[in-house]
Amino acid sequence: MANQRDVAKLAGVSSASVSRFLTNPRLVTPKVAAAVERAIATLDYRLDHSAQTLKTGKSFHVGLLSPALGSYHSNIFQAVENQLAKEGYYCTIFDTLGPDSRRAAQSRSLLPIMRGKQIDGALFLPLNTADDDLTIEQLRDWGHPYVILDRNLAIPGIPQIVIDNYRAGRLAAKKLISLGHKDFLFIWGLQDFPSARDRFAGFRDELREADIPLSFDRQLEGDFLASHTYRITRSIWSRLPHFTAVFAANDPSALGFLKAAREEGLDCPRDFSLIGFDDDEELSSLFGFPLATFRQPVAELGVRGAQMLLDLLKGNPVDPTKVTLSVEFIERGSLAEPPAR
Amino acid sequence: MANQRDVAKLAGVSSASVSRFLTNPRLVTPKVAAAVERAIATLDYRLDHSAQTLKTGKSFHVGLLSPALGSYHSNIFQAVENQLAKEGYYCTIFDTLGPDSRRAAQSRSLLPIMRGKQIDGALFLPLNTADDDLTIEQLRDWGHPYVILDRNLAIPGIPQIVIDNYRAGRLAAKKLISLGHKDFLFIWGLQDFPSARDRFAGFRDELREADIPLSFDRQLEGDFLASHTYRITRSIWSRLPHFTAVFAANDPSALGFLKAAREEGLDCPRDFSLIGFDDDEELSSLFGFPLATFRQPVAELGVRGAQMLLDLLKGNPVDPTKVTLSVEFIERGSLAEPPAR
DNA sequence: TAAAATCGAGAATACGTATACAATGATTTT
DNA sequence: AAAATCATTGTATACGTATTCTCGATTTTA
Repeated sequence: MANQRDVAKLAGVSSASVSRFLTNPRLVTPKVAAAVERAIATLDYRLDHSAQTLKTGKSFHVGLLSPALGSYHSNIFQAVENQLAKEGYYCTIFDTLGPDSRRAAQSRSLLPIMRGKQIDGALFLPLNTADDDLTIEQLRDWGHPYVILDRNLAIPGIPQIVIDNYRAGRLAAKKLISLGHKDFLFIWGLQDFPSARDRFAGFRDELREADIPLSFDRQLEGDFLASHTYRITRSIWSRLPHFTAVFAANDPSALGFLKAAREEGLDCPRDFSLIGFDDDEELSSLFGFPLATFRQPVAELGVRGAQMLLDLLKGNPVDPTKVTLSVEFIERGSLAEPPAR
Repeated sequence: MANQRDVAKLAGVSSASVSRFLTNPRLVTPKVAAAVERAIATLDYRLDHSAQTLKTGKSFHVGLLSPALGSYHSNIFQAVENQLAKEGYYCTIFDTLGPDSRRAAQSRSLLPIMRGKQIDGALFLPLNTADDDLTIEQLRDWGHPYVILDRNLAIPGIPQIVIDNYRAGRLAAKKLISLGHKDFLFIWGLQDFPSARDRFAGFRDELREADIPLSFDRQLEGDFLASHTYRITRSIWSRLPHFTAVFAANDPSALGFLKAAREEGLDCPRDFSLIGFDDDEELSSLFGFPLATFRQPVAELGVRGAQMLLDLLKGNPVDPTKVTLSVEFIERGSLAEPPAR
C-alpha cells in the first residue's frame, strides 16, 4: 500500500503538499494539485483512516446503541445510516442486549468499549432499564456528542428526538371518550419500551381527567406480538371486566386481541372499538380489517437524529435540544359508538 | 486522556512493559503487571484503538454490506453482531442501496471506501445485480477476508454460507407432484434476490423432470409483500390458466394470493394447494390458516458466517469454503390432492 | 568456577498522517 | 527601486502504540 510519502516522491512534491491537497485542495497550486492527483491515481493511493484518526482525533465513526436489531429499530438504522453516509460518517452497531452486554455488566456499562477515540459520537435507543439509565448517565459525561432517540427524558438540555407517544395515548382516549365509551382496556407492549409506557401514561391521564380509572384488571400484558396477545386474551377472557373500547400497543397486538374476541363471539366495531399503533398496512390489508391506528414517523426519527448528531459533531449550535415528532391518527372503521346495553 | 507513557511513568516502568502487559500479560513479571494494573486503574487509561490499528494493521472492524436493512437482513445482522462481539470485533454497516451507493457508482464500487485499514474483513449479502457482481469481483482481489452470505455462487473456493433454496424449490415441487398436481403457479419475490431465483430454478427443474413446463403465464410477479401480491393476483385473475398448486416466494405473498383467490370463490386446500416460505408464525397464527412453508436457519446463517470470517481473520484454515444450510419443510393443512375435475 | 544460555526490561524506532514553523519566491506598497 | 506583505511549499515533529534490538541480570552447564 502506498502512503503519502510515496505519492509525494512520484509527484515531485513534499508529503505536506499531498496532505494539504487531500484535506483542502485550495491550499495548493493547481499545478501541484494536478501532479498529486495523477500520482494518487497511478499508485491507487488510499488515505489511511487509522492514521488520520490518530492524528486528528476524529474517527468518523458513530455508534448505534440499540437493544436487539428488530425490524422497528432497523428501519431507524437505515435512515440513520443513509443520512450519516452522506457526510462520510460510518455506523458501528452495538447490541445493548447481546452477549456484549455481559461484558458491559462487568464493566457496568457499554462506554468503556467506546473510549479511545474509536467513536466520535453515538445515537442511543434506550429501554427503560437500569442498565440503560446508567448508560445515559455515562453518555452525559462522556465528552462526546450523542443523541437519545425515542425515549422521552425530562432532563433539560439533553439532545433527544422523541415521538409524541404521550399525546398519542391522550388522542386515543379522547377519541374513544368522545364516541361515548366508558369501559376501556389497555394492551401493553413490552414494558421496558419507553414508547409503550408513554402511550399508557397519556391514555391513563386522559381517562383520569374524565374520571374514568384504568384499573389493573383492565391492563393486559403483551409483547408486541399477535400470537402472545391472542393467547393471553383467550386465557383471561372470563375474568375480563365489561369493556367497549380497546387501545393496543401495536397493530399485531390489536389484531391478536381481535382474533380472540371474535372467537368469543364479539365483533368489532359492533361490540367494541379498537385502536392499534404503528400503522401496519401489510397486516391490515391482508386481514381485510380497517384498524384505526397511529402512524409514527420512523424514518424521520432517524434522519433528524442523525442530523442533530452531525450538527453536534461539527460544533454547530443545536437550537432546540429536544425535538418532538408528531404521530398521525388514522381513523378507520374499527371505531364506533359503544353498543346500547 | 492518559497514554501508555503516562501509565509507565506512574508505574515506574518503561512504556514497552505497559504495552507488553496489555498485549500479553505473560510477557512481564507479576510485580510489573501489578504496578501497571494499578496505574491503569488510577489513570482510567484506555487503549487508543486508532493507534493500535495504525501500528498493527488490524482494526477489529468488519463491514456488513447489505442492501436496505429490512427485517430479514436485520435478523442476520443481529446474529453476526453478537457472534463477532464475543471476539472483540465491531460491525460497521454499509447500505449497498443507500445514497452511499451513489458514491459507489462514481467509483464503480463500495470497495474504495473500505480501503485504508479501516476494515479487516467483510460479510456481504449480495443481490443479483451488476453492481453487486462487481463488488464480489473486487472483494476477491481485495486482499482481506470476506464471506458471502445467502447467495449461491459457482465460483470454487469462494467463502460462502448459503441456504439451500434450490433444494427447497425441488422439495416443494416434488411434494406437490406426489400429491397428484399437474397445474402449477409460481409467485416471484423480488427478482434481484438470489434466494428467490434459486427457489424458482429448483421448482422449475423438478417440474421439468416430470415433463411439466412452467410457462411465463404461470409465473406471477411479486415483491415479497402481501398487498402487492394480492393486487397483482386480482388484476390478472381472469387471465390465469387452470391451476391446482401454488408455490409463493414467502408467506406474506402466499397469504396475499390466498386472499385474492378466496375473493374469487376458491378455497385452499379444497381447490388448490399452497406453499409459502420463511415460516412466519405470527402471520399464520393470526390468520388462522395452516400454511405449509419452509423454515430457513436465518440465525445460523449469521452465526456460521461470522464464525467463518473470524477463522479467516485469524488465519485458521477453513475446511469447506462453502457451507450449505438446509431448509426445513413444514407440512401443514394447505396441502391436499388436487380436486377432481 | 567460568562460560554459555536464558530471561526480563529499557531504549529506540516506525506505522501514516496533519500541522506548526521556517523558508522561498512572487506580488504589492511606499 | 527597496521594503513589506502575501501566498506556497518544504522541513520537522507529534499523535499512541507495538516491536526489534540491546543490555544487564540470572540461571544453567561443563
